[in-house]
Amino acid sequence: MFSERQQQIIETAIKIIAVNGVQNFTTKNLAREIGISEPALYRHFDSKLHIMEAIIKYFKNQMQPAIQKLQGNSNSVRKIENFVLEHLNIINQNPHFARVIFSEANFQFDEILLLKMTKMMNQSLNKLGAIIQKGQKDNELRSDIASLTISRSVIGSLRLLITQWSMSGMIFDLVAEGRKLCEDLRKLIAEKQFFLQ
Amino acid sequence: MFSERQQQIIETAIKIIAVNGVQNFTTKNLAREIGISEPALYRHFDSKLHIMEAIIKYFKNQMQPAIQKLQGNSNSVRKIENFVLEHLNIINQNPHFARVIFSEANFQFDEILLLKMTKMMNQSLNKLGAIIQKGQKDNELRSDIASLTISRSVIGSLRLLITQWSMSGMIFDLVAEGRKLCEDLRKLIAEKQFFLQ
DNA sequence: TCATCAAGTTAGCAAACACTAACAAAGATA
DNA sequence: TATCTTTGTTAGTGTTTGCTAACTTGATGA
Repeated sequence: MFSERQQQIIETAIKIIAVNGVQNFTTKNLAREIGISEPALYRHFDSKLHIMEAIIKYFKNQMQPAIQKLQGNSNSVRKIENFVLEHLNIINQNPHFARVIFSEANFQFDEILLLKMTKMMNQSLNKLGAIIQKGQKDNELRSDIASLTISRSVIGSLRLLITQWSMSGMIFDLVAEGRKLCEDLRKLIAEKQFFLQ
Repeated sequence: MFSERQQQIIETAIKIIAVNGVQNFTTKNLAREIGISEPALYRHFDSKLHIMEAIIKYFKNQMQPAIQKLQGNSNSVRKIENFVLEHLNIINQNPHFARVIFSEANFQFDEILLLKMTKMMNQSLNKLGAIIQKGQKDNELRSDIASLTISRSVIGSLRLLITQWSMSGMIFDLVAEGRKLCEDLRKLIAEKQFFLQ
């Protein structure tokens, strides 16, 4: 998909955006950080915009394992749990992701780019929504609250946890804290027979 | 605090960032949108950075009513509810806020600016956290889950709802949807005697 | 009446921006 | 061996950036 050099460019771009913001993501900074000249970048990408497009594709690939946790034939509660934990796992291994992937603002300067970002976010949200509805049908999840509220609570608290971890300078153990969150979320949204699973 | 012209500059800046992203927030665009010349901006602010600082101060003032809902002598559940609803109310009246205030990325290019943003966010988070702990002590809120999980669920789902509303082009009724969210959240986090309040 | 002053204007600055032209070197292929 | 392709280089393009200098204008007040 991407050559080694292209991957290096993408990863360095993500790092720059995460640490210094989109406004400091310039071809000059990017080239210097990698250790090549500016025009060399254009041997691997047509333009700066194409690099940003590649970042989104790169995310899609990296986050795939998390979404796959929503498939399979285990129960809904377990699926949601694995979905959340895999998210945290991936972010933990790619700490720079957090400040880029959950900040649509970084891509807001270009309509098409923003559309691709929101599309990606909505896809995983819809898949989670379907699992939650099935879980409610199967009496695994509480049915006295809207499925939308459940997915908003799950994704919302997940995103907030990641944001807080990132903004704090990653001073706490994301995965450990995530496991606690998962346990509590299960208590909140699961029917009682699933509390102790 | 701010002169009329200053307010106009701040509000227009917010609008530009919300609609076209920080990257398109230039002195040229700002001046054109207002209908004055570029140098005229510098009669009211020392620099572009000072305008961004002013945006944060402006937010602080506008969001104050929401935080004040956490004070007073009603019960914790009601306080949290009013806090959430007032947030939605303010955002509903200032639709451009959503994409700026909840996107730390917009201020990431400058360390001091980012610090001020996170400080502001943490202040309201801490105040909410205190109310939640008190609510648990008073047996108004569930005590079998961590207070941090409750505040993350409340703030997380609130922020996600606002983000979704903003990204959808504000096609649904934010306040109505927020009221439903509030009801469901109360069912999730309140002890039973507070379900029907 | 006339100096003061706030708040606008036009013209233009140096630096930074994304990107290109032209050339060089090294490895693969014929 | 000779040529082509890939991937790098240096030098430089026109445009945009945030911001300044110098001038104007209309209201205020001693």
